[in-house]
Amino acid sequence: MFPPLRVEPTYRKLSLAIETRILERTLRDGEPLPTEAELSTQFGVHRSTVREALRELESAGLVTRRRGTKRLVVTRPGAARIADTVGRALSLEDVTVLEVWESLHLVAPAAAANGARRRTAADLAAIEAAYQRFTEDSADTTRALVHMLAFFRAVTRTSGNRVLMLTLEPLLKLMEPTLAQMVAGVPQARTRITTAQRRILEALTARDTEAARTWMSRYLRDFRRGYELANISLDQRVAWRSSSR
Amino acid sequence: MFPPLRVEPTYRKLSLAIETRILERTLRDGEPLPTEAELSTQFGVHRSTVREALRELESAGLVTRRRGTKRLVVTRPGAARIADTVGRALSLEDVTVLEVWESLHLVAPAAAANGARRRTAADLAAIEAAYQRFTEDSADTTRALVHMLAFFRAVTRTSGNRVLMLTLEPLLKLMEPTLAQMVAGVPQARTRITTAQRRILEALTARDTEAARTWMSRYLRDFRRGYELANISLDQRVAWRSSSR
DNA sequence: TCAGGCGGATTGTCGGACGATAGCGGCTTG
DNA sequence: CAAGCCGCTATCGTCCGACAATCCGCCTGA
Repeated sequence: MFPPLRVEPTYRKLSLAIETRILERTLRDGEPLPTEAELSTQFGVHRSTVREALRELESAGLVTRRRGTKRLVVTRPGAARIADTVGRALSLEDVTVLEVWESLHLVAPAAAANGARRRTAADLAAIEAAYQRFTEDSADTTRALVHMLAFFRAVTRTSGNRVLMLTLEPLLKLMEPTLAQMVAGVPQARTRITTAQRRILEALTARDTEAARTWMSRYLRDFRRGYELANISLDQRVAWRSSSR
Repeated sequence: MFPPLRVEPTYRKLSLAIETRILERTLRDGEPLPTEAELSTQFGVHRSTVREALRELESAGLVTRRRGTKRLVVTRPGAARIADTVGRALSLEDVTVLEVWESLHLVAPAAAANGARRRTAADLAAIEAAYQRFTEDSADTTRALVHMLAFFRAVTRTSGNRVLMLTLEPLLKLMEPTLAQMVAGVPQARTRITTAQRRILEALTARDTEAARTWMSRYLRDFRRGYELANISLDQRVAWRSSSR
C-alpha cells in the first residue's frame, strides 16, 4: 500500500517557494519582489501561473502593493490583516457576541495586570492620549468608538506581548458594531467609560497590578451591563463585513 | 481636495463579490462553486482573471479542493487554517517563546475555570481519553506531544467558547517544537504532566472552578520550569515551518 | 538645480489553445 | 438486478501571445 501522493499544482509550489524565502528572511520586509516576468523566467513557468501564486501571497498578506504603486513588496501580515482573517472565520462559525465578550474579558484584564508591571512612561503617555481624546471627542459615536479601541490597544501594548496584541485585535473589531450600538443607546455609558478608563490609567501609573486587573474587568463587565440596558442580545451572532482593503 | 480614489483590480472585485456571498450565506458551506468558465461568463471577465480571484479565496481558506477532486467547494476556514495564518504572522514578528507561553498561561487556566462550570459528560470523556492516551503512549516524544495538545484542546472545548479554541490553536502549534524538546530532555516531565492532567481532569469532574484554574496554571508553570531544566531559552524566537497543505 | 516631459518597463486583462483527469452515464457481466 | 468496468465529456492546469494603462526613471531645458 502506498500513501496517496499529493501533486501540488505549480502555482502552489511557486507560492510556497516564495513564502519559504520570506519566512527564512532571504526576502526581507520592505524588499520589492522580482517582476512577474522575472519570476516567470526564473521558475520557468508562464506568467499567468506566477500571477496565481502572487495572488495567494497577496491574500496571505505576505506581499502588498503600496498605494498607487506597481511593484509588490514583501510585508509582514500586520494586526489588521490577522483581524480580518480571524474575524471572518469567527463570523462564519456563528460565534456569538457573548463568546467574544468572554474572550475579551479574559484577555484584557490579564494584559492590564501584566502591563502594570512593565509599563513605561511612553506607554502611559499613549494611554493618556487615548483617554484624553475620548473625553474630549466622544459626542459622535463613531469617533468615541475609535478612541475606546485605541485605549484598549494602548493598554494591551503595555504588556509588551505581541501575541496578546494580535489576539486582541480581532476581538475588538468584532465587538465594534454592538459596542457602538451600546454607546449610542445608553446615555450614562460615556461617563462610566471615562471613569473606568481613568481608574485603569491610574492603576497602571501606580504599577498596581491588581487594581489594573480589577478595573479593566469592571470596565468590561460594564459593557455587558450596557448591552442589557440597550437591549442588545448577547446571543446574537457577531457581524462581519469584509473590509475592502 | 478629493479623497484618493482607489481602483481595485478586477480580480479583487471578483474575490470580494464571491467572499461577500459566502459571508452572507448565499453560498453555503460545502456547496460547490460554479465552474471557472461559468464564473467567467457570469461576471463577463476572462478566465485567467477568475482564476486569480479564486486563488485569493483559496488562500483565505474560503474555498478548498477536497483531495483528488476537481471542483472547488465553499468552506469555513477552520482552526488549522487560522493557526497557520496567525503562526506565520507571529513568527515573522519575531515573537519569543516567552510571549507565547505567557499568552497560553493566560488563556488556558481561564478556559479551564470556565469549563469547570459548563463541562458535560461528553467533554469529560474526551479529556479522559486524551489523558489515557498520554499515559499509555508517551514513550515516543512526537506521539506524547500529540496527546498533550489533544488534552489542551479537549479542556478548552469545555469552555464552550469557540473564540478561545481558535485563539488557542496557533499558540499550541507555536509551542510544539520547544515543548517537544522539553519533554525529550527532561526525564521527570512525563510524570509531572500526568499528575497535572489528572488533577485538572478531577477538578473539571468535580466542577471545581478554582482547582481547575490553579492546576492548569501549575501545569503551564511546570512547562516553564522544564524549559529551564532542559536549558531551552525562553527568549528564542518561535519557529515556523510553512505547512504544505 | 529643479520642473516637466518622454519612453521603456511592468502590471492588468484578454483571446485562445491543449493535455490531463475527475466525474458521469452507459454498458457489460455475474 | 446489482456491481463493476469503460469510455466521453466537462473542467481544471498551464501555456502562448497580445495590448492598453500607467508607473518609473531618465533626460532635457529653463
